[in-house]
Amino acid sequence: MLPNNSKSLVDSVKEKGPNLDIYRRLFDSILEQRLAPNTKLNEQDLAQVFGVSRTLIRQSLQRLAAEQVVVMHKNRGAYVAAPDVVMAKQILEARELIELAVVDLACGALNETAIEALRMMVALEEQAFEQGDMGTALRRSGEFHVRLAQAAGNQPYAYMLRGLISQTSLIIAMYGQGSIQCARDEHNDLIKALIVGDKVVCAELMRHHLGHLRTSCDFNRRVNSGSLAMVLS
Amino acid sequence: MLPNNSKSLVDSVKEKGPNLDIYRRLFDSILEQRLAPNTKLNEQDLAQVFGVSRTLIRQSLQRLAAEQVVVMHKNRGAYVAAPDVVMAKQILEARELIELAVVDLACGALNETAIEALRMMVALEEQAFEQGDMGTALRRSGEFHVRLAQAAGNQPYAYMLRGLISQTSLIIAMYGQGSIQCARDEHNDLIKALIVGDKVVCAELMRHHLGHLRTSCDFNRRVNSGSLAMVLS
DNA sequence: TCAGATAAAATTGTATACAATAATGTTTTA
DNA sequence: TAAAACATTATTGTATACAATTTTATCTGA
Repeated sequence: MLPNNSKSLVDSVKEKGPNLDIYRRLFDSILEQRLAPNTKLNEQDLAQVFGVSRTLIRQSLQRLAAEQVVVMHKNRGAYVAAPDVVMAKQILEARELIELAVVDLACGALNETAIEALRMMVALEEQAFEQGDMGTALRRSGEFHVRLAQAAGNQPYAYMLRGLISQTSLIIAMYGQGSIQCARDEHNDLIKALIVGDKVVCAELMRHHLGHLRTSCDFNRRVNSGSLAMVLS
Repeated sequence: MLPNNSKSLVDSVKEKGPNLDIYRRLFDSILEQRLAPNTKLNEQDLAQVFGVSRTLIRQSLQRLAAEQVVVMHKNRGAYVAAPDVVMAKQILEARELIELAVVDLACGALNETAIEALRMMVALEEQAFEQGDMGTALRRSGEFHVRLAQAAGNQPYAYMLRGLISQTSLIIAMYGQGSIQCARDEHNDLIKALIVGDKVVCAELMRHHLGHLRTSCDFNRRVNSGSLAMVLS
């Protein structure tokens, strides 16, 4: 009834290693776009996939719902969230606010360990990209930003940004237009600028980086958060 | 073993009307400081208080945990969160960032309906204050800020701010020093300034308002998020 | 008496059973 | 045939039962 495109719900989720916890695997599946917006998340099916009872599935779904990565309709189940255009723009606006505050904190203030961790993150991102695993690359791209926020040393920033980045993945899934990952060198540029420590440059780089995200979206694309259009496309 | 000060867990929660949903009643109980930081939230007790099974209690606790209003320790249960000093300062910093962005959006952009709703909120807050119900007054004070963010028209701001304000209630409970509610006229001043529409003034008022909050806290007070000190005091 | 070990109780974690609701399919009727 | 009414199935919501773990109490031996 509601879209499930290309891959089955089962395939989309089970492909990963077995022992990560359920919430994380669902979360990653969505961030890697193996579960598209509006996909229905059937509790029984998931329970079978993960080999646990519905109890644990429901816990994960409810947590994801609290994070607005899925939406739950009373008596009708859970669906991968599908932010509409208005919401999408607000999310990107909020993300810019937080990310600029983050670079302001981090600029010239990162220790060697943090820098190395960030570089590692970029390397992992590029590795996934080169292997053609765009889903993982996208997720790691987001993780880079969260790690940066953590390194900046303000937990609420990191926490809020994590949520906004999840939403961004959904936005890209819905409105994205190809050329998104191309801007991934910008992460390395950003690291360099953060080391140098010029706040104006850092802010400008971040703004530019997020600008790429915006321009790679076509918000005119009808995406019908409602329901059935996805099956047609 | 962990603190439960003055009121019993039962009393702290059941005093309210019967049919609000469980999550909201727990949430409000914490925000109104009827449940102090570090208070253990026993599932069975709560189930009995609310007249439901542990299933629903757990759902609420897990949602509160996702919002960081309570913390859950594996196999050891749920406790009202108790942000330490470092976290407290980060939360106030984050809150300032969001709130300034909110007033920037709202400044000169509120319609008549929104303004009236905000005035109503302030009235309710003052009413609770005059009735000596400081808990409710505090909660409504927070609600004013959330409503303002909603009126400003950016949902993520409102959502994030709601979380930060919950945390603020906990911070006040732990580090607050009396004179907090005294600054409540500032809400009315802020409304006036928002109508006039001078962004510099609005920002300054907000900064000042949040500054009051900071100065009304004594972060040297040892509060030992760990555990047992509260029983001694 | 006190530390450690052991047993009992209480509490949380997970699975299952059942109830309530929604979705689907079939029959009836105009 | 089409639409309404009904029955059937599937799915979610809640309570209960049981397992795992922790906490508390009791016992033991130096």
